[in-house]
Amino acid sequence: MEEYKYLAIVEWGKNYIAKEHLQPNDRFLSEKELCTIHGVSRQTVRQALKCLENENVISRVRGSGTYVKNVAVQQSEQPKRVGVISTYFSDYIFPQIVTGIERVLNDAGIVMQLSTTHNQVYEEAQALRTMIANGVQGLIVEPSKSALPNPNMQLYREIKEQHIPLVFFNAKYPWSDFPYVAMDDEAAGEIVTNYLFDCGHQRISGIFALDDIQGHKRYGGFMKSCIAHNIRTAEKDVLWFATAEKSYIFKYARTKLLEMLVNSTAIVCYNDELAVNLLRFCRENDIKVPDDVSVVGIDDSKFSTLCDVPLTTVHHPHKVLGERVARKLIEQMNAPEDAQDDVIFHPELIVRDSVRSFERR
Amino acid sequence: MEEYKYLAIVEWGKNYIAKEHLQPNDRFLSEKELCTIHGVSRQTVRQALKCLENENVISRVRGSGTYVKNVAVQQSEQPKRVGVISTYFSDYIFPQIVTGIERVLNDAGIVMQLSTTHNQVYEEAQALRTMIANGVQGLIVEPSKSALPNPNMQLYREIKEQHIPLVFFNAKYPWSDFPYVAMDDEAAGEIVTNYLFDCGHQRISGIFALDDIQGHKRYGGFMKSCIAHNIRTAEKDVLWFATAEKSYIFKYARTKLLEMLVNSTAIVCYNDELAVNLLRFCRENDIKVPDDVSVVGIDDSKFSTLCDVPLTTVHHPHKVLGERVARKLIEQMNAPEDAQDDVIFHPELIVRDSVRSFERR
DNA sequence: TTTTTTTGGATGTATGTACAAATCGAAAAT
DNA sequence: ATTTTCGATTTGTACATACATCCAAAAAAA
Repeated sequence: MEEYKYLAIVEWGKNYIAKEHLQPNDRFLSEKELCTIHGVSRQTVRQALKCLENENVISRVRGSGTYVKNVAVQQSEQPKRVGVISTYFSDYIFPQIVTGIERVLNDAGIVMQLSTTHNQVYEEAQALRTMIANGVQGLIVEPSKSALPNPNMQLYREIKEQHIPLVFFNAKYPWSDFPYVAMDDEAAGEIVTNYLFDCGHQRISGIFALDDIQGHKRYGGFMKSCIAHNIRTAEKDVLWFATAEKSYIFKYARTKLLEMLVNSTAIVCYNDELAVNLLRFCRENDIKVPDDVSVVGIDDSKFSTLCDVPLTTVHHPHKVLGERVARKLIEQMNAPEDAQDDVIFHPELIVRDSVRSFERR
Repeated sequence: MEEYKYLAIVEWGKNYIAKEHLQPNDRFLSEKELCTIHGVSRQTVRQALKCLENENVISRVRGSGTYVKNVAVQQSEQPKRVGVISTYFSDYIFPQIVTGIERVLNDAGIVMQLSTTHNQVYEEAQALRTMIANGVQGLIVEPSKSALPNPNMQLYREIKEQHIPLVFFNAKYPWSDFPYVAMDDEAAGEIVTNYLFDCGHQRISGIFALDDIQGHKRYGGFMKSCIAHNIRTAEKDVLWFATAEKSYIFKYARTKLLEMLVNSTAIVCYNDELAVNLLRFCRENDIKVPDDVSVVGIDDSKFSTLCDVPLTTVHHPHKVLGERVARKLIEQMNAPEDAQDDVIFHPELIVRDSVRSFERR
């Protein structure tokens, strides 16, 4: 079959190891033996052995002999790697989401490569490039600044061309056609606002993130509820902030905030993190929650139960979402052109103590 | 310099390509030319060329000649990967530690592969094996059940043999000789206990984890302080628990706990997580902290400020520790036989409201 | 019994020769 | 002008020999 003698010996050697059930570190035939078996010169045998060594089938030890290498190493390839890129992962609800992802990937024998963007598109580009160069078999990405124009479109195109499966979570870029897994953010905004109306509130303000789609959608739900209740919410009743400045708005938008707190009976917050900070702001300014003003958050983070006034909020599936994202990716890796549909979790209201009810329903 | 002729030619060839500024696909010298240049046989030249081919420096074409390969491919390799294996990463102080690690690795252009063991040695084995098979260039590991016999010794030996740099954090296995980065746990235990004595407490109990070295060391510091203050702490004043059962001890050790709370004026807790749970247990049993009993924790986790009674505890360097671990590993990757020393952070007492002072000092 | 030395056998390096197979350009034939 | 043929050159395969270096077990010495 083989044209060349040394290649014939290579094949013969592989079969020999299999046939004789040689275990790792078992001794292989010596060069001399192979010479007499095949009736060739030692040089030819050596060339064959060199090949087998390059293929990691055997290892040769000067003065000792030739030995069989670990066959397991040979057949069981490298475990798959998947890149996970999120904005943060140490705070808020992110640890739980990432834990969910890690659990599913781990069970599937997949290694997770983690990177964070701190919601910066430049870091997102960096992370994506590194992951691609690293040869990941799949990507799970939480978009950064999903509501603003994104300079990384070209990178995502490349990913598409290279047929690397990708799933977004929490948000997706409007121009991309990768599937995503998220909570129904519009519904979340609507549910909390509806609840406030149900409790008898009439003057309701909102604070939303301006640079991500979640902020826009939650605002959308808020407005939808307002319109449904015939409340014409003026521009001044909504405060927009950039997520990078989430901690500073209490300084530089102080007057507007205080005005809102006086003119409103309830505030819808973009998320629990903001809501908790707002609670502190209220305390510092002698505004009582929920007596003077009611506050609602979204996401049901851990802090929502630990703060002074347990927060009425909307449950975010956290870990379950993480698990679903990871499963979604695995589905895609197995059946690339299948399972392109999005997964949307329907939110659920969690009532705690931060909303005053006007006893009217 | 080189002992063997063919190796000398390999080196000479690399220099030649550099010196002559040969571009990719430029023609290299023929075998015959090399023979006359170096005054060796053709076989020897061929052996050298074989090496250069294996190193991806040249490519040979039968009947045509030998050509220079893309040098760019050669130098800009895949980004490095480092495996991070911790017990948990979504709770407690772990997110901050991992964030520190991630930040430093990221700045160094290194990709982080994360895996958690849930403090199970089997999962640790699994993670280590996967990481090794994956060809990581370094490992950062938080030992699981560091105080109990560990079945993964063989794996760590393999890592040593393969010269994969490894740094432990928080704890290290006593039988291993990898460096580690941690807080001085004994000092931490001593500092809180000393503080209790300073506040006038005499009957002090402790609750410690039995399966990790941190638990043993913190217990050691606790005992050291007791002995220094001439308090003979009986066995019944110490409650040991397995970390896997950290949530259940309030059920199955209920009577012993209540007894301890009655007989003592202060309790030293293994860490803040336990302390916070103890606070809840006290509240449920109408025991007032710090009026009836004082509680101290260790680690200065986020929960220590958020719970009902802000916790007196010891500061753990969290993020700084994470950063230091990562830098330590990078040092090791650059200078393998250097930087084998441990890094120990000295702890610092954080006084809050969970300790009653008997106004005696 | 323990330690040291010897020795046989294994792989590694180096050289020589011969022929095979592929490439490529120049000369020859169409 | 195009195609074919041929030959020089180059790398690939194969065999033969000699010595080097290392390992490990057997033999000898302490």
